[in-house]
This record gives sequence, C-alpha cells and structure tokens, in this order.
Amino acid sequence: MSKKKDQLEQIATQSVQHSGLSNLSFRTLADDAGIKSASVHYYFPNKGDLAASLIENYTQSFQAQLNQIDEHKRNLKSKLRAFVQIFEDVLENDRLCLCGMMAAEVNGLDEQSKALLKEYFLMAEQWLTLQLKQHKEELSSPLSNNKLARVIMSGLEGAILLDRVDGGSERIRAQHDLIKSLIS
Amino acid sequence: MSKKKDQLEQIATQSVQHSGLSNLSFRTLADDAGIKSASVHYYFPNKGDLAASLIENYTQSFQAQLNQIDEHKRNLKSKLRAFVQIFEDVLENDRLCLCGMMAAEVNGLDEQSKALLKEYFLMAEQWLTLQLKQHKEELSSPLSNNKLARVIMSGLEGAILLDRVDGGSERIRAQHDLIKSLIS
DNA sequence: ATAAATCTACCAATAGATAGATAGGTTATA
DNA sequence: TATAACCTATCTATCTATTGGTAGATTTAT
Repeated sequence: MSKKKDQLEQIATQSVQHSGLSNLSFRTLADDAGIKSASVHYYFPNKGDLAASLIENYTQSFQAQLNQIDEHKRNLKSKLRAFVQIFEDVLENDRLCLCGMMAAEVNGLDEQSKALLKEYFLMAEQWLTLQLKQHKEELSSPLSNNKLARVIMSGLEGAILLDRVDGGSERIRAQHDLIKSLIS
Repeated sequence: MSKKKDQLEQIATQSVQHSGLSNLSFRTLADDAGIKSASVHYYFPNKGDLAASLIENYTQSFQAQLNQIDEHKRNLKSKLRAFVQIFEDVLENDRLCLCGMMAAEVNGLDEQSKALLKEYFLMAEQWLTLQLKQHKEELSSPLSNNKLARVIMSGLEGAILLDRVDGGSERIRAQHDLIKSLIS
C-alpha cells in the first residue's frame, strides 16, 4: 500500500483524537503531510471515505492489541489491567479514543462510518464478554458478563473523556479500581 | 432578562447536545430563532461567550435537578436512581449531556469555557460523593466515596455517548445495574 | 510509454465577525 | 412638559478566511 496514504491516516487519526473530525480539514491534513489538499482527495475522495478509513484502521489496531493480550496474559486481572492500559496510553498526549470522539460526532457521520463505529464498540464489548466468561471463577459480581462488559467499555470511554478536561487520569484509575474490586 | 437571549440559549443548547459546538453556526442559530446572525452577535459577541453561557446555564439547570433529588428522595438507592434518570432523559431525542459533548471538543474551547467545564464535572462528582457519604450504611463497596463518585459520573457520560451510536440505552441500564449492585 | 502521484488553479458555500444604519423605547434635563 | 440624549434590538451589507470538492496539467516512477 501507499506510504503516503499511511502517513495521511496516521496524521488524521491523531488529529481527530485530539480535536475531532469536524476540526480536521483537507488543507491542514495536507499541510501536515507536506502535500496539497487536492492530493489528499486522490487518496480519500471525500471526507466520509476518510472517516471510514480511520475507523477501520483504528478498529484493526485495537483488535491487534487485544490479540496481544490474549497471547501474553493469563488471568483475568492482568488481562483487564492491560485493557485499561490501552485507554491510559490513549489519554496521554491529550487524545481520546478515536471512536469515542467520533461517537460524539455521530450525527455528522455518513451511514457507513456509523456502521463501522457500532462494529468497533460491539467488538470491544464482545472481547470483554468472552474474557469474563472464560474466567468466571475469578469474577465476583451479580451482573451478567455482557452487562459487565458494557459497563467496563463505556466506563473507560467516559473516564478518558472527563479526565482529559482537567488533564489528569483520576477517573480512569477509579475505573480500574472498580474493575479490580469485581475480581476475587 | 431578554426573552430572545433565552430562546437563543435554548436552541443553541439543543443543537450542541445534538451535534456539537463546532457544528453550530451563528447563521443556523439565527435562522432557527428567526433573526439575523448579526443579532446573535449582539447577545453573544463571539462564539466563546456563547459556549460559556451554555455551560453556565446547563450547570445551573443540573444543579437545580440535584436539589430536587435532595428534597424528594430519601434513601441512596432512589437518589441514585433519579440521578441515572437525568442521563436517560438526556439520551432521548438523540442528545448528549452538553458538557460531555463539550468535553470531546475541549481542545477547541477558550480558557473560560474549559474552567466552567471542569466546574460542572467537579460539582456533579461532589454531589455524588456527599450522597455516598451520607448513606454509607447502604453502601457495599471497597472503593472510597470519591472514587465511586468518579466511576458513576464518568460511567454515565460514557454510557450515553456509546448508547447514542446505536440508538439504544443498554449501557446506561447496565451502569444503573452496576450502581444498584454496589448498594446493599 | 504508461500509470501513479502530485500539482496549480479554481469554485461555490459557509464561517465568524464587524460597521453602520434605523426604529422604537426610556431616561435625564432645560 | 418638551426635548435632547441614550439604550435596546434589530437590520443590511460586507469582509476575510476557510471549507469540501473538481478539472486538468504535470511530474515521477516503473
């Protein structure tokens, strides 16, 4: 694949995580990549195409990180610790989860991007559900695996959203403490 | 106070909750209120002034709702139930919490608006902390009141953010179930 | 020489913001 | 009381900058 396209996607992803899709223009993106805006349209005909590509990329990268956890972590506690760590890393450099950011902008997205967004959250929650199911003996909560997965995912998305406002990480740590308290 | 200004604030608030501050223009706001954009600048000299006013308004209205809960609800369970209900109501009509939405756009806000945003979340979490403290006998969690307050607030903000993407309310209900499970 | 990548140059639409005018109401004063 | 001064709320008209997007020429690489 094109090296320039990858670079554009990388720059665009960071920009969206930082200030949203609405505040990303073809011109600033082009400037940051050292080309002209017309050339960005060569790779991404319109903004919807760009948005969809970014979500697909991000989902794939997230999935890869989950696979790494599957490979290297044994018990539920360390798996969930690693899961939380993904969000802590995102919060650094003043960023949000790309899909969390786009969720706020969902009413301005095309149908394809909306569908991809749904898929992202579904995938993350399904992974969580599976982990909880596979380690149910380590778990101590009256909530179903599915509900707990939703609580964890939405809790972390909300935590980075709010933490970024005052530049700390207290809420994400509180979420982690909650998760730990649900594991025996 | 001016009737027109109130109307503008109401329209703008709904618009921001729906699609964000970046996607609200003086012209569309003016159109919806039946005046010209120059007249909007009469009430709100620049966009930062508008943003700050909206946050102040929203914070005040939220505070009023919390006061209502204080007056009418006795035990922790029903208080927290009512607190969750605020967010459920917001989610209807495809909206987000105004401050949750602006939290996503925080990097485009002026310093005053940022400070007001921080205040909003602080206020909400302080109210929650106080409730937990006052009803500690009903509580069964190893987490501190403060941490639990942060978990609840950020959890609900994340829940409406994600729920809106696929038009449901499963995550907010999951968050409510979690909260209930933390109360004896 | 062909295809991929990038450019120049533009377009129509929209953005936030300002200047200056006006009509109508209120207040202060001679 | 009459009138001058001021205030409120709105308008028209305009400015500069930016937006997403397109057509067609040109360069670069295979």
